[in-house]
Amino acid sequence: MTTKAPRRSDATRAAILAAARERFAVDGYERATIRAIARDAGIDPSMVMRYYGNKEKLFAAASELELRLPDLDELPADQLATRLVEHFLDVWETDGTLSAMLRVGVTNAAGAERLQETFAAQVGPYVARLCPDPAEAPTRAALLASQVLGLALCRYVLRLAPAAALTRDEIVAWLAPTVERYLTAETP
Amino acid sequence: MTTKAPRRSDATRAAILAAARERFAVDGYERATIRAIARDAGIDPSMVMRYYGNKEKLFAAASELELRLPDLDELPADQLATRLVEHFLDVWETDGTLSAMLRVGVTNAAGAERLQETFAAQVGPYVARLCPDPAEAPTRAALLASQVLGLALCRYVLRLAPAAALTRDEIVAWLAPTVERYLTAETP
DNA sequence: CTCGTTGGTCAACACCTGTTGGCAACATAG
DNA sequence: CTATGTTGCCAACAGGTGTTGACCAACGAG
Repeated sequence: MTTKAPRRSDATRAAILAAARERFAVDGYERATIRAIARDAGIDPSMVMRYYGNKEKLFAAASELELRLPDLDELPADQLATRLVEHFLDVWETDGTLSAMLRVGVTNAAGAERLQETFAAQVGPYVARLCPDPAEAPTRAALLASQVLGLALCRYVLRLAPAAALTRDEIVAWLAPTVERYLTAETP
Repeated sequence: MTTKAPRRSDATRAAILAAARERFAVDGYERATIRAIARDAGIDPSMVMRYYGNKEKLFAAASELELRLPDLDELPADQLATRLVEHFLDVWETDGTLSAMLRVGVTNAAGAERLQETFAAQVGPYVARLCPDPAEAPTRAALLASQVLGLALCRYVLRLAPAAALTRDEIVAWLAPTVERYLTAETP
């Protein structure tokens, strides 16, 4: 049995986690106070400590992220870049976790490490499978990340007006060729 | 006369500003405490308040940035993208101000606004001068920013290993075509 | 020399932070 | 029923924060 008996406090635990994700995403690590998270979850701050130990562990729990990148085998190569860009847009707009990780990663060493882990575990191997020379995979993955995270930074975090004004179709049309080149083009 | 008589305290003012830039760049807004900045500058925290009023104004003073983009007229069009990427790398590596603005912009509304101003005042008009249809300038500037800030984010702020491992030449070779396309290519 | 101005320190303020331990209400097992 | 573990709140701690005002030393003009 992997599933333990459900506890009465599971709802509270989940509420804390949801509130934490939201607060971390909006405020970043330092300004997301345990008191505010507890207030959002409708419970006492001390409960947060009891269930998650301390603030760092709470963040670790709140920043578990499944990117769920699209399956490589069911996708013609010429649509891959387009699908990838669309997928990242979906992840950013659906789940606040990535936003939280980025905000925290910028001001907090543990957050940056967390982002690095997620990236290395999920994007790295993915890129390695589809770029010509596996030895170049880290370089190509870094380029991909720089473009995708950069757009998200401008659009969702900094909310630079012209970046926020772009339509979804514009983004896909402009970024897909870049992503395709970073992943598969010959080294310049 | 635009230059006032030099005051004895000018050195202190400058020391505070330098220490503030460094601290904001390394720690972000919240964790860069006035006490730490004063300690770095070798003076009492209350001096910071006397000279800059409060923490927000200190940040405003510390985040004045001159991008000094390369002159358009003295540059063949086919080298422009390369020069631009090189120039941004120089700015990032020479001056901590951009790093500070990015770190603060991510967790602080005033910081984001500041970054937006700098961007609109210096990058916007620049892009408008060299892209085919001026009406598209904001879009193209946003794309440029997303790629350049994205790389800087991964390399200098998050320090993702593969992004930090890229050589200067690799970055220029990979990014210049992207930048050129964003600035001048036909709308996809 | 005297006196107002400037550059600087010290100690304190009110507030907010993460974190802890004690105590009451409840649920459930025996 | 009692006994025990779970869920929750309350009040407090120790430490750090931005900010303020009183006070002192050096300077420069008259």
